Amino acid sequence: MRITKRAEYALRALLFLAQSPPGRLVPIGEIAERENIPADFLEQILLALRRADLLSSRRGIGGGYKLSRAADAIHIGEAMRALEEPLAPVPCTAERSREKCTCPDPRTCPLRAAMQEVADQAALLLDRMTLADAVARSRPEARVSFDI
Amino acid sequence: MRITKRAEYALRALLFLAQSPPGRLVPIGEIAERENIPADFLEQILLALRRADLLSSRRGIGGGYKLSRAADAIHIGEAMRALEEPLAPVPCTAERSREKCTCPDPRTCPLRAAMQEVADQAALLLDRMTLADAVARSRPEARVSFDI
DNA sequence: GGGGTGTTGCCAGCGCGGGCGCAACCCGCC
DNA sequence: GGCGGGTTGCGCCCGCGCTGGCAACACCCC
Repeated sequence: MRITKRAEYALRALLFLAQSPPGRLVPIGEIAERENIPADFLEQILLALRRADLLSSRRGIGGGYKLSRAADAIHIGEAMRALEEPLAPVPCTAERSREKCTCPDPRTCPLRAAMQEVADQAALLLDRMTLADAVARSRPEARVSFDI
Repeated sequence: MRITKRAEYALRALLFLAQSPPGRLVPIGEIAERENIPADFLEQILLALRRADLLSSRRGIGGGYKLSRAADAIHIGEAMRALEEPLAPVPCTAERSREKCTCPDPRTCPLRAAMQEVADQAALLLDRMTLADAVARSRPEARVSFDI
């Protein structure tokens, strides 16, 4: 039940940009280095995100990428859908396209029954959570920073 | 966030056996045909399940596979772990082996923070649900069978 | 202020490796 | 001897990552 590397890198990049100063343009190389992502591969991923209107970019010196919206207005689930990353563990449980299901009868498929709940919960969670939420959640030390 | 074909086929086979009369030995060919699974590939999957003591088998005429335990004593999550199918969306969120994480600092990784909850919920759900549960859940028509 | 130059994003295509599926053969049981 | 599981090995395909060339933008220099 893994997401693809492509989706993982995309989310890492989005979350990195969410942690940068809002308007700042961040070049690919910086994201790649800080997040340990192969730069050339990251390029085409960011391009896809730009085409999905999640990022905007500028070329040349001082160029780079930035979020096209505020970090609290971009949902994790939305990003994954933009990447055509399936949220469903098995094709049966896909929400929209009713993908071809290998089981003889989808209505009585026990695997579908088992996985549907997992898929629903994951989709609900990921569609509610924004980039800003994830960043905030990753910083428990903000509360205990006085202890250090 | 898909499970591998290998895991999908394994679960289909287990659930098919869970729907068969408890002690009956079911040959590979029958499972493959009914569940639309390539028979030769299914073979090595069932072998792995046998080695994990989830199935038992007998060769020769009248041979085949059966569950080594009752259907309500085998959990979906248990089967997936036996197949070395990761339950975690990203390596960071893996429970046991603390796999190598590509992020610079796992403690402050926003992706990990975002996915941890998804992983936990999925693991909880799959570790509670037995094969028997999934089969029962796939039969809402048991209630409306009188309508037909 | 116009062209040169370097920086950075934009785009197409290719090669590797592992998951997936297939085939052939061996071995135990009736 | 035949049925059916056990085992090994190979070919295909797709995710992954890389390469190379192109286009825009900023800056500099004359």
